[in-house]
Amino acid sequence: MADGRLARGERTRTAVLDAAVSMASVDGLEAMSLARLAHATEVSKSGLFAHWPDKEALQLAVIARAVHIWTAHVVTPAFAEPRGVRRLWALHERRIEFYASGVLPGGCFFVATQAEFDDRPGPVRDALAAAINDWLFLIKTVAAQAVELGELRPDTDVEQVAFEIEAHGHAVVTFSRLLHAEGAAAYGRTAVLDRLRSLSPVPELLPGN
Amino acid sequence: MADGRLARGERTRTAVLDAAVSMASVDGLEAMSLARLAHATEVSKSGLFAHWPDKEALQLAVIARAVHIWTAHVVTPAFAEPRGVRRLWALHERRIEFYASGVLPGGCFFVATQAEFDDRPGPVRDALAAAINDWLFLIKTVAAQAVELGELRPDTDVEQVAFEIEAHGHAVVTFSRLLHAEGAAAYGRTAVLDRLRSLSPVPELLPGN
DNA sequence: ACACAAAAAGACCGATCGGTCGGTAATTTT
DNA sequence: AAAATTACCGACCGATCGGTCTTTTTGTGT
Repeated sequence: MADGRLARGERTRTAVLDAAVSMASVDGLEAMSLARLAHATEVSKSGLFAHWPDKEALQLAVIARAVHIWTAHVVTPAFAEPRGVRRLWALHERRIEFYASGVLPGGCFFVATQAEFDDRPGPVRDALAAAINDWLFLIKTVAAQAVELGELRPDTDVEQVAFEIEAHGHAVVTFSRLLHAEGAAAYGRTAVLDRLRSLSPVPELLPGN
Repeated sequence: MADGRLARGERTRTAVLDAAVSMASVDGLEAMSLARLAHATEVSKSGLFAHWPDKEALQLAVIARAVHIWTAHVVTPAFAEPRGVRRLWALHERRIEFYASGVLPGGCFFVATQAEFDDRPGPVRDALAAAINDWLFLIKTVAAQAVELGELRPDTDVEQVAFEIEAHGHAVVTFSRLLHAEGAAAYGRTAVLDRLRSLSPVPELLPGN
């Protein structure tokens, strides 16, 4: 299946999506205009419509691409850690490193878009909610494994833990971006690390203070 | 000089600003168009320009109005509590109640706008950052008073505490809005309450679990 | 009744928005 | 070699964007 046309189309398609994820991490998914996206990728505006029927379809594709990037940079590396509290911590740690790495010029695609769509019903909002729900489910699952392994106290409320980890991860972006609080990453690390250590019968599995 | 014309102008001015705060809590400050705002307030679009020279000036006025609403609904009631950890908790509790009260259709003006402007330099971003910094400074100040009163452990890092409280308050909005997690408010309360109780030598000052 | 000033309306402008259309060059299938 | 498919472009469309200009309405002192 070495189709030159399909290969070329696939190349520009992913190039556009990558640029769109970057652009949306700065401006949001709706504020990203097709003309600017086309100009940034050196494609004509009508060329975009050759790949996606309308803006909404492109936005959905952008979300899928953002999930892929997130998985590659955060989830997969964290799963190199053994199951349990170390993997749970790695998820948070990798996330903060991802923000600091500057892969996305806006810091985080999901932080930039979820406030934009939380009151705007439709497929785009549903896709964003599903992506974030998947992320939360992942945290809960890993936390539940840590409980099973005896690395978190048996009475741990994994829903509560997932809420707090997500809250602190999100806050790292908003603090370091809008305010120029350079200590945001440290606060976000300390908050979750202290919490997990206090919940764990084996805190020595986690990095020291 | 009790001029009825000035009174009329003042009336429409605050009416427009109130509507704008509501609209911006849903759509954001930039996505809020002047035509829609004018239509919602039954004012002509050019009537808006009679009160503010351009959109940016109106946005700045809207921010000031949003701060005023926030102060009236959250800060002032919380200051009815005595200084110390009870007042600190009241700030968080009042905030969550404000979100649940439905005063703003979008939940929170600042949550809706800060991701929109965190990468967009200019006076509007500066004003938003200043407003949120004021709020954080307030939390830190009240927390420091709690330390002085011996209601929080003397080694408490008030910067860290402010980060965590703000993170959890913010997360209550995003969780209850985008996802339809109805338990968001409970998670946000529990997270801060447990944290403050663990930091306080006199946890009986705080409500029970 | 009058002049005056503030508030508000209406018509209009250039730019940009998402989106459509007809067409072309290149590649693959038949 | 013809036919079909794919990638992509430039021109253009109606709607809406923020903003300007001129005019009308409305309330106030004399």
